[in-house]
Amino acid sequence: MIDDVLANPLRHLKDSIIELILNALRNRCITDRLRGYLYLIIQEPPRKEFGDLAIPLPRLLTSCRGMDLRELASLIINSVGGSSLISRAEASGSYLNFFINTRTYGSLVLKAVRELGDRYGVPKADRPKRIVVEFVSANPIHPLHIGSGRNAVIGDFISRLLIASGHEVERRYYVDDVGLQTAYLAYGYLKLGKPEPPSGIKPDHYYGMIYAATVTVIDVLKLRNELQKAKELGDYARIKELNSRVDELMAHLQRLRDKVRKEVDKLIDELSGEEDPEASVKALMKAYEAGRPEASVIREVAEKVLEGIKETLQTLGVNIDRWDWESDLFREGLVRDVLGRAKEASNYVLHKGVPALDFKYLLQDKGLREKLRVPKGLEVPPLILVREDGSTLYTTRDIAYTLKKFKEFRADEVINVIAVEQTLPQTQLRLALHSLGFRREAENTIHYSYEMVRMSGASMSSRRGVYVTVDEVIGRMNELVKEIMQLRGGNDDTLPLKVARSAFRYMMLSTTPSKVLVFDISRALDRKQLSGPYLQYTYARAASVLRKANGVPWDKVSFEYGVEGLRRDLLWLVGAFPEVMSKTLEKLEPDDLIGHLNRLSDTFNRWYDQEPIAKEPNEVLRALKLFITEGVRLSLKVGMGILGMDVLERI
RNA sequence: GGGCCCGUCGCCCAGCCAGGAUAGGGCGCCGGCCUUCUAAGCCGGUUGUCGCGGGUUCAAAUCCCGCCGGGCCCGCCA
Repeated sequence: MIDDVLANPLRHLKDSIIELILNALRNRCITDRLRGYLYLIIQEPPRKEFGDLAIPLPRLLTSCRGMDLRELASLIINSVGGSSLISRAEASGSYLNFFINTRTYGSLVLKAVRELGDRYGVPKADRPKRIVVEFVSANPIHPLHIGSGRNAVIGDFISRLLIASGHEVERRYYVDDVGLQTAYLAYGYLKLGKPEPPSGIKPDHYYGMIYAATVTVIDVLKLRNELQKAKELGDYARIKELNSRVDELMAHLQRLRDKVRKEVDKLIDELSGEEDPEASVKALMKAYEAGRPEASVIREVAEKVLEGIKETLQTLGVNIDRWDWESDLFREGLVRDVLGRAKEASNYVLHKGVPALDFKYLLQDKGLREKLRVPKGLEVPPLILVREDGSTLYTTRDIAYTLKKFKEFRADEVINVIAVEQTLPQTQLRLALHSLGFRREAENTIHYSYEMVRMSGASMSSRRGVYVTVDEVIGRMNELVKEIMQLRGGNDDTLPLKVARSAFRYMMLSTTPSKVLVFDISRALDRKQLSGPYLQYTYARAASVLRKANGVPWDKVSFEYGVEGLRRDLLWLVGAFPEVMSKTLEKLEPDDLIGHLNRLSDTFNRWYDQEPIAKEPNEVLRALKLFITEGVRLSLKVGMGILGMDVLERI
């Protein structure tokens, strides 16, 4: 067990200040609940001149009756001598500012960095849990687009963070092969005589176009039927509307035809001769769900698409531990079990004539709403379990899948990284689990929600084959990085991809997951906007300095000259790194970490430009500078590792 | 119509949950710095009625109410 003081210098510093304040106020104020509150409000001043940490005083007055600000301030200031970590405190406006004693605090950070090495800053979970993280789970009908890319990067970040902190994590990808979408693809695939992708085209890209073409051709045929009826009725307004919709679809089809001409032509030809292609697709879906062999073509083509997706994930550096096929849930009898159990549930109803679970009664229980994290004000309609034709719905299968995840991994917690638009079905999932008697599972199924990625300009549509793929973005970033590297005279072939994918990850993580990310390809490919490489560059620079200096002469490091200016800022930032990581683990959000690494890099680069490090003539000062550089290097290494960015010794 | 989220410099984004010190970065634009530890860097300059209107408070970008604008959800799709 790592000593807490060692593991987190800033936390220790905060604790000392809080202790000092509590001691100073003990006889004059109500200090019962002050500790937690102080921890909440203790903050870094906006500018370093004010001090290192500050407390807004007026907030304390409520606990100290009959005292004024000045009295309160002097009471605390007078007891500062009690801590060796604090050199002084001064009141300024409504704040009380604390200045660290760089000798004692510096030694604390030094010890931590030296002893922990590249474990520095890695938080330790209080109670290690077994956690399943389900993410990506893109349907096996097209390549990963940038929305799935965001999911992949976020899910991977969460997994890395949880694993590093000591949790047992299993990363799972849910292959959604049951349902209409894969049936459409398989139908088109069959009609085309099971074509293989031409050389040079990845299977996910190729079959993605086949999927879009199949759906679009069927939609056109449906519209043409309606058009025929409208013509018979002489409904001109309707005719006009339908014509414009057909034109729109034809434009999409034309675009697809530019890429896979023969396939599109053949699909139009084949499907026009069919009486009711949509019915055939549905029949195929039902046959697949029933496990009939003639429908195995669905799995066959889904496997091919998945190969392409796996390649993309590998490029991204995202690892998946288990691939769960939705169709296996049927084979294993899990869906049947869920349906059987549902029939016994007290909230089982027939809704519009089909089996459903009704949550009206459950939702009246405020405590339960909170426990199951039902969003405030959200109305939850009954969850329909089975279609009229007997086939199941997505959320029904998800109940079975969730139970499988808990059971197989003996999980304490299941985190589903799923876009915000699925808030309702994810809520229904938890309510359904609860209704079926799986209370522990319901309470520990977490929907990690993130906002969608939108393209600037057009909107994405996989049904029409309109999307920006992860492959395309990373590929073009890779080209851009190669160009830049050539200009700089680099010659390492493996580097550009590592830089490009890190840039992609950084881009996807630098907007808070809960905010819509508007993706602009030209902006993404602007070399000035590539901010991920900045961190990699700074790391390589620090590493290079340390290489030239043959590492840190630890025993010579001393704070006897004091630490001021940028060196002091850097010492502070290095000391704060574990606290940032600990907050990141608590919130499971990347923004604080990214912000901290940026600040650290900015400060380091400025410092690097101002004074020599390895070339510093004074031996003692040189040792101090190298130690600071090592602290920066380690923080960047650990932080970037959690973000899933490649840590490069040279760039 | 109901619910949730978002609106901060020309553009992208942080700060809001736990109200407090002249509202921070990045991009852009203008001007500088490579014989010296990696110039994907650094320095200087430029840019803001924090969507609008009320309210609470000693103090509001931050909390509350209303409005306006944008997104998402409200399916026998996923």
